[in-house]
Amino acid sequence: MSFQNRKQIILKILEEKGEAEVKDFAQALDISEITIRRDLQQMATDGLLFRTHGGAMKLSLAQMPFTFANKTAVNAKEKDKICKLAAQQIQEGESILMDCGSTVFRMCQFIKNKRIKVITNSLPVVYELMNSQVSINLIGGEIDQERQAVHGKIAEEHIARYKVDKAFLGVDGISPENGLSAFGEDEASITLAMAKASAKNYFLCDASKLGKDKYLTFAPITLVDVLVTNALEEDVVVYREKGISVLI
Amino acid sequence: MSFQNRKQIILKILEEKGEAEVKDFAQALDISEITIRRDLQQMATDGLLFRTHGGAMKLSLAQMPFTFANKTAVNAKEKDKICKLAAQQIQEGESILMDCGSTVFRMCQFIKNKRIKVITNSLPVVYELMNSQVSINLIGGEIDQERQAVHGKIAEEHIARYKVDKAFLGVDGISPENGLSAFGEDEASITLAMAKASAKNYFLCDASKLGKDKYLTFAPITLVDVLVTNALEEDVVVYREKGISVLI
DNA sequence: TAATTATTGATTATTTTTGAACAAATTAAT
DNA sequence: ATTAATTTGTTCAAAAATAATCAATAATTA
Repeated sequence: MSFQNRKQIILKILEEKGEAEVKDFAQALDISEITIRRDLQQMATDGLLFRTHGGAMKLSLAQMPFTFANKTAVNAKEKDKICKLAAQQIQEGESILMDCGSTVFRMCQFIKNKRIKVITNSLPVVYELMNSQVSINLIGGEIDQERQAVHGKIAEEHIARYKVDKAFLGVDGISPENGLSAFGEDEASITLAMAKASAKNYFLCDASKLGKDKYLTFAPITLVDVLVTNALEEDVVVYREKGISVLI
Repeated sequence: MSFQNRKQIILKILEEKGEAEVKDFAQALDISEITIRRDLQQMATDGLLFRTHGGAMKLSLAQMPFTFANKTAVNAKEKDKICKLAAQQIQEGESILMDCGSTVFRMCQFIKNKRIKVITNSLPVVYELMNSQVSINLIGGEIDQERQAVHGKIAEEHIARYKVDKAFLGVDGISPENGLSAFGEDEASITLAMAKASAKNYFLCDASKLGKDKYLTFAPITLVDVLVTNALEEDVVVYREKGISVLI
């Protein structure tokens, strides 16, 4: 078995387990540990994995060209719950839009094995869904290096050409009175464009964003079809009263 | 059995199994291993498969997520020379197009600190130029997971909306008689679209591609404004005679 | 038909890969 | 903090694979 071949399997193991020990690799590949170490070393210098004492980790979420790491660290578990819930709403064969928020990004792990079409402006999403079952359509336009996403007028026009079943979006603030708000104009207009191109709009908001208004309010609360959150039941009744279905 | 014949069968075996050893090929074709090695070597330089120690792999399996930045790249040093030369042609403030070839990708390291605008359909290029001086415009459309690039009709339309100073392109084959050729239709049409959107077209071709015709010839040699290569002076006179300026 | 060229196969030399043994470094435990 | 255990780095030898060289065969051409 060649090195390239082992490389495949090593990456596959890491993809599944997240991390593994030298022993595990050696056993799975039926090869000596010293060889595994050499493989891991080279793959680490090639930037394919993160070498640990006694084994290796995959470095997709942790430290890659894309580092949502800092953001994702906060409330990671809570966000994952929201994302799992959201992902369950997606049927095989559907087309969905995903925006460039850190919460929405965490949906990737739950949709990898679905046969769906994802349209997105988020580079981390693209990276995460690469080599998965998902067929990806990337929105074109100017790249915002800070947000690691595509934005701008061209991007919005691109979005307008499509019509999808569901859009999964994040916002910086949401309140029953003033609707949706964001920190930047670009984010707001992309979110609006995506919402227009979708039959049903899902907004993923952890409890910290509920009832808050941020820098720029850009859309009425009626834009929301479904609110997916981890808030308490008592905090979402106001949204239910406005005709929004809420998933907790 | 002729080489052409064996080539077909080798590719078929790889298509089915993904990878195989020299022994397997030798057995399947009932021919000596040394001959198989020679076949594989030539096919590898033609870019039809990936050579491993002891056998060969399908190209798509060999290229892993966003790491054809790799050092394993064939002729990396020679390609770097070509790229350095090409990068020197770019002035501050210009807009350029870059396609998704592995040679063009290697230009990234030489343009990181220029204040220019890059339009590209290559994800590795985007990642490489992320967090650099360069302002990036990503072409939108369907993602080709194998080539790690955007392609398709939407992508071509996106390209058509722009007009840039220079385009840096790669092809799989180039000959004075038949012009430019590629392995796939998608690659060819993207290359054409880029060439149309650019005032001046630079083609980056290492010596192994000169004088070769591949699967699909898609454009006359007149599409080339500048040929950047590492070939010998005597091998490029024919191109100079056709009015193409050649950089060596 | 003879001469030339290209292709194939065999042999040998070189390189690459692998595994083992031991020293050095790192982690864990007392 | 010091010792024990584990992991890693280094060196070396064996095995496998490849490259290089040369002879033999097949194909082509004059």
